[in-house]
Amino acid sequence: MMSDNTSTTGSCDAYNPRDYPAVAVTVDIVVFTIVNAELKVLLIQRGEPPFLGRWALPGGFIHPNEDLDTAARRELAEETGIHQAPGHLEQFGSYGSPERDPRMRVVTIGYWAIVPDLASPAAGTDAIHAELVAVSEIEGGRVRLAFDHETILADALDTARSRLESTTLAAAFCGPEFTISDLRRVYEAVWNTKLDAGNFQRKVTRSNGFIKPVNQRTSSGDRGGRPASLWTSGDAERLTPPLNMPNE
Amino acid sequence: MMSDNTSTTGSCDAYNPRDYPAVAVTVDIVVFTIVNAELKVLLIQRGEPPFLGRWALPGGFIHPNEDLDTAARRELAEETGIHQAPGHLEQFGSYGSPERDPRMRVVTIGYWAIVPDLASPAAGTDAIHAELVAVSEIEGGRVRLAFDHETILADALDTARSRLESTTLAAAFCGPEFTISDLRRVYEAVWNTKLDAGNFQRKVTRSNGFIKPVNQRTSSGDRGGRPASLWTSGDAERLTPPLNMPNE
DNA sequence: CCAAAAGTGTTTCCTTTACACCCATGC
DNA sequence: GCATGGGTGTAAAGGAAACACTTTTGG
Repeated sequence: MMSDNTSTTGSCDAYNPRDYPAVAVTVDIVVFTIVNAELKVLLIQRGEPPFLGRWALPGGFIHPNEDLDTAARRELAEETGIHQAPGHLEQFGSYGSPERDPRMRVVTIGYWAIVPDLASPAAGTDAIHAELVAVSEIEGGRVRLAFDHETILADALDTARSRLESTTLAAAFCGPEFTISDLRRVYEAVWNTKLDAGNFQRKVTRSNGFIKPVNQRTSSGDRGGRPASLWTSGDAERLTPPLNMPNE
Repeated sequence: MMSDNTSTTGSCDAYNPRDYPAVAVTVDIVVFTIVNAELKVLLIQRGEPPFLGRWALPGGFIHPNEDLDTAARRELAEETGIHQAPGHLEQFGSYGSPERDPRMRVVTIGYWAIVPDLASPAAGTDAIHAELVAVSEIEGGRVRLAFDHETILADALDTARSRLESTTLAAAFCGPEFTISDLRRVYEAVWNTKLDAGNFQRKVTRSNGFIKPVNQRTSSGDRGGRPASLWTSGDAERLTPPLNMPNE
């Protein structure tokens, strides 16, 4: 058994690997994107037990000489076939219940990513069956996930939703140029609400460093309407004042 | 080497422990408390290399059959001698750079805790040299920490500071009964600012479920002054509207 | 009396919200 | 013309910030 003062970081004795169980460390990645004004998450259908056939988050083991962010970036590319750099990639929590994987002790670090509207068909469906699933299907309980991935996804959603309030990350869901309505539809999809278009317009244009004008206009959509101005991401990362999610 | 589809959670082959390096998983705990209106963090002085004599965060390995929260709670008790339950204990990030511990690969899960004003002398100084160090000493660079613990502490501070804005956690720094000025001094210590006493009073008493009256008064302090009413924590966890940190 | 801390009132400013209304396009 | 979406104006309501003022204690 270990004594009270055995630790790598506090006062400690030498570490002997045989004293400790094999712990595997993985990263699991919650990739969000928006398709047709609906928030989707990228999932992989499992090919063997446990949870054969169930949907699961992409992820995998960390390699010997990479840090956690690098592992997340690598797994995102390898497991999903998305080779474009994500618009955002960030840690949000760790999961280490002894029962979370029946095969062995696995501690996983949860990451969430934003990938701008990838052309509808889920990216590299080479060998792996990856698909974009509507978040509402999972929150509504109509699609079930493997392991504790429903908990992990719920935490990622909480994080993403609150990060949109105080950061400029919403723009990462859009392409390099976008209209203010595009941006508003990002908020509406992630928060699952409707926002007042006029107030949103003012709020976003007055916010310092959120978006910059490109001095171009879109052509009108199929059903008419005034052409919108195009904008691009500004330099700010924080949104001051914040854009608050409606209360209920 | 591992193949692209090796994973515990995506589509995967069987896991073979020999394919992976020994990874140790630890929890490191940032314990905050307030002494004399100053924010302090509990540190342990290291007894052997590396970083002999330097201050470090308490922490240690996770055990085979406990989850991460349990490990954090256990290490808090074992390493610091604090046997009272913390007022709050929460994860805030993970750290896994391959170079972060020169002896071996260690991934650590960062936790931050609030312990209400423990009688000034640092708790159980049985075998271990644990002390409360002013956060300002570390942020000012006058006290240096071992490993990447300065980064970890900085992240814990960011988390704690922003959590006070939108949650009722500030009350966890106080004892079971406290005055509104006590509570204000928590905000002032954590945010390192001065707040208007009158506005704070109103804000906190009008906020729903933050604090409840106890219908008692303190005796005046040594230097006179009107006796304050006593309050206790309410049922709410979230603060609506939030109490925003002054801009600069 | 004065100093000190608790607590209330008041005024000013700014943000948010709701919604009316004008603008520029396709059909 | 009409429908549709882009964008501005405006007025009411509410919170935040600054600060004057009252209350209750010790000395």
